Amino acid sequence: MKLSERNQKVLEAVVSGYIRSGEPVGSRTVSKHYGLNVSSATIRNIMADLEDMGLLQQPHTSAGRIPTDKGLRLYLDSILKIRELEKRQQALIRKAFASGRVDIEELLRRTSQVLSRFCRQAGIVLWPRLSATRFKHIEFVRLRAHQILVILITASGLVQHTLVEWDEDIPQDSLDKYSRYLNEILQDIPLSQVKDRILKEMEGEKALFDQLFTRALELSRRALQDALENTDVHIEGHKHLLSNPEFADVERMRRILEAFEDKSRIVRLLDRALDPTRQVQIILGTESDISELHEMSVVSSPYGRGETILGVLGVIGPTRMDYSHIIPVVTFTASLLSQFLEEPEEVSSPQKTNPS
Amino acid sequence: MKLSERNQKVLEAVVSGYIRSGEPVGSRTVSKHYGLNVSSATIRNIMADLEDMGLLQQPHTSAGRIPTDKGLRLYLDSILKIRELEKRQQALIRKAFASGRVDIEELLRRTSQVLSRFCRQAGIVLWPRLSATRFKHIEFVRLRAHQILVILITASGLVQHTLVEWDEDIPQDSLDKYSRYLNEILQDIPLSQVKDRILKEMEGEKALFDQLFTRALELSRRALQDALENTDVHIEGHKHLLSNPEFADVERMRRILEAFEDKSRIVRLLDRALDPTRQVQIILGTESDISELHEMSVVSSPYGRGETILGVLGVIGPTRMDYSHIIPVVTFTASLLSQFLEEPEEVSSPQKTNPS
DNA sequence: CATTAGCACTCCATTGCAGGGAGTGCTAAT
DNA sequence: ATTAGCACTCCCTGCAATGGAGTGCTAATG
Repeated sequence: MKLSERNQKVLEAVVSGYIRSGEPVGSRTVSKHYGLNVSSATIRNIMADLEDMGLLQQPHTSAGRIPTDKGLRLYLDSILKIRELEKRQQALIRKAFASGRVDIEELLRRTSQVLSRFCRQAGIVLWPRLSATRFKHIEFVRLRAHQILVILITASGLVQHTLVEWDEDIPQDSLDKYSRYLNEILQDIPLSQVKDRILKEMEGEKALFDQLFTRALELSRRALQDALENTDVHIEGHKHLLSNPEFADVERMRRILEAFEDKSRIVRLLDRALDPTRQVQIILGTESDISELHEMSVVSSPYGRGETILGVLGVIGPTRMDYSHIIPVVTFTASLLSQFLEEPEEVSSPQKTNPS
Repeated sequence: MKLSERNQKVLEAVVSGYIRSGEPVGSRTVSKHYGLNVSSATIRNIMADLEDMGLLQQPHTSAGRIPTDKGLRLYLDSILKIRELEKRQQALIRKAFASGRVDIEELLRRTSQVLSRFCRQAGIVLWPRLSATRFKHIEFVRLRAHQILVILITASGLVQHTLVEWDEDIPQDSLDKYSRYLNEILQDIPLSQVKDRILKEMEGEKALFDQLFTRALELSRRALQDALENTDVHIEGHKHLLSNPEFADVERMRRILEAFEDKSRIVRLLDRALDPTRQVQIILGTESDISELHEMSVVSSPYGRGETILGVLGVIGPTRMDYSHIIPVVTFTASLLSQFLEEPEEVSSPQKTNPS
């Protein structure tokens, strides 16, 4: 779709007017406030054209125009110029992160807070895919007969635990032996490869070692499977959604909250943004396959360590969002988080030893 | 406050009518549908009396009456007869819990789901106070120089972790030694006493052992402090709140969500229910000191293992709730959860070893 | 030939008003 | 003490009128 310069300007005017006010934008407003030196009649003609192209729509005859999703898409893809986030904002966000020691989970929670606060929408953080991080430590704790708590720690400091039921009652010292063994052979292996490694080990050891160790391997295999499967996602700042006029209707809001509850669908939606070639990914209402979210849109960006993408973060809000503000916030936050994950020393402010 | 039999009946009628419909209840309705064989005029007189006593109120002249918080309180305390939850409901709740293996955290999450689903309000679960559980296992993992991840596991299977900054760089094998040492001396000690125990140990060991071990103690002390301080609370099922007509006004809902964000205040509110002498505690709107929650009320009940109370669970919703249904659900859920914590074998259904 | 002024028209939101309904308080009768 | 009856109050609903915002079309213009 190719638009003349002027048509682009009109589209831009309608989009930004609509984003600002939430109301349909009329021809008069466009001609007066957006510096196109043409009369409202001309604008009307152009608008009619844009409507024919499916970029604008009228809620009813004799109302102004609002952009369709298609129009918004065009606007985002080829009209909107994304600038860097202002230094002032950058500083504020940095400040929101700086304080106290933080482990990675706290860091991620804080990230979703930052997103929701600075975008005034709901913030979303998809937790690091475990498969992308490296093995650090595993520990087995015998909670009671037949119940073993397996704790897995990744190099990034994520702690994941699973309860495993086991037919036999394994005493704690055997478990300790297992974990020592596993910590040795698995050290720093990417979690995605751990499974293979374990399988290979199982082959080899069968003959050599005591059967105990194959138990260790089986235990960890089970726990790992569990850990790799569930991806966690945090959504924060629902309250901001409420202050959007589009949610004056409670029923709509209820449906959205309901959609949020099904994390797995949200995860699948965000997975799209794992594409490393794009820095920012925007999914507009009808482009998502979650029908409850048809009036919402998601701005997201991957974060990671160096080359590897760990997860995705972003913002969800009504289609009518201030993208020109939100996109820079999201990308900046993503890069900041990535940076923290790279050199965590910067995150955790020096904490004095302070025994009381 | 002492009411005549008949006045009680009228109060009851107004309360239950209001709870059912959400609308002011008129004298006619009361005289017709609640089996008092008196005319509406008599009811009007009684209602006027009850209003003088501050138990009822009129939204405006020529409207019916609704109960005040004081009236509701009286109703709850001396009129409402709490029955046991019907067997059918009990079975449904049991069923909602039964499935798959569960560690304690999953169990608690599921509890809040159950509460919200069966009460059609927001479910709240205050996580077990660590001080009430026993030490099971501690583990130190050197994430990188100067950063040690301390993982604490309680006997109930709760996993708590904290990042500790340390001046020196302690190698992992020393850390392993520490944890073995601590796991030995602290085994099964109630967490509330661990701190004292550590301090005592520090005294004694100073002379005997290598200085390394005092480091171990200091490390664990710090981590423990952190762990004991933060009490977690889960709120689930916000969506149910939205379907109450009192939240047609979005602004109100927004304020409530905002209040939910400040977990510490919620925790303080629920702490009131830790009173072991009462099985169920109800805090009506104006009785809480959180002004945003003045139109909400909380029905809560402590749960625990045997005699010791671990935490609190309950439901939060508009003052106008169906207490006669919700109270049994809350108490039943509390007793069920307590029972699971007692004999966890019942929770975790037998899981077949199923290596694939 | 693109642009624009002008005009009739449409649709929506707001306002004011009337009528009906639900409920009350009071009074007088039982 | 209870109740029937009545006048009164207040709210909610529907309806019509009004004004405003915006459009599409047509004819005039440079």
